[in-house]
Order: sequence, then C-alpha cells, then structure tokens
Amino acid sequence: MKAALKEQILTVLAEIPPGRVTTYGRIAAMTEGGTPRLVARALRELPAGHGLPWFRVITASRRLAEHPGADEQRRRLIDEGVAFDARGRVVPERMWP
DNA sequence: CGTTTGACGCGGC
DNA sequence: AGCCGCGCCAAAC
Repeated sequence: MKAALKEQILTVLAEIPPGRVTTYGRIAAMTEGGTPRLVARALRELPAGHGLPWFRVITASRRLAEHPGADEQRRRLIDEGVAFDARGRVVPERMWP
C-alpha cells in the first residue's frame, strides 16, 4: 500500500482524542484515496508497541469490528469512559468528529 | 499472473 | 432494525 496514504491514515488516527471514537469510513474520508478496507489493513499491519490509539476505531454501525484484539479494545474504551448501550453499540455522543 | 481474502460500507429488501 | 450481496483493493498464495 502507498506509503503516503498509510502516513495520512496514521496521522488522523493519532488525532483522535481520548474518550472519543471514529469509524474506518470516516478516517478513510479524511485521507486522499483511502477506503475503509485500507484503513483496516493499515491498523492490522501496525507493529506491536506503537503508541497509536488503534482501539478508538469502530465500524460505521458503532460496533467493534471482529478481530483478535476486540476484547482488549472493549476494555480500553471502557477504561477511557466510552459507554456502550445494551446492544453493544457506542453511544453517539462519543463519536469523533 | 489469476484467485482468494479480509479490523469495511452501503444500498436493497 | 438486521441481513445479504456486491464493490472495494492491496497482499498473500
């Protein structure tokens, strides 16, 4: 994948404030030529120990995507004060922007 | 080089 | 309000 695009994706990711979440699609829309799938791929390929808030990225339906780290993601979001409704969806007020 | 494969999204139904 | 099908596109095979 193009280095410039990956750089943009990671830049946007780093700007998500603590306690807020955004979607793969929104991040894609803030980049040039980005698509939701490419954003997901970029996150998947992140090396361990990077400091980026990968856990603040959720799906357009405001649920957690299915992946090996979903459990940890849910914990970390709750630790940041992100609330989930009874159906497991993040409350709209926590969406960023 | 053709196929398959997804941390997705959207429009129909 | 969910589910399904299709589009998407770089990577792995």
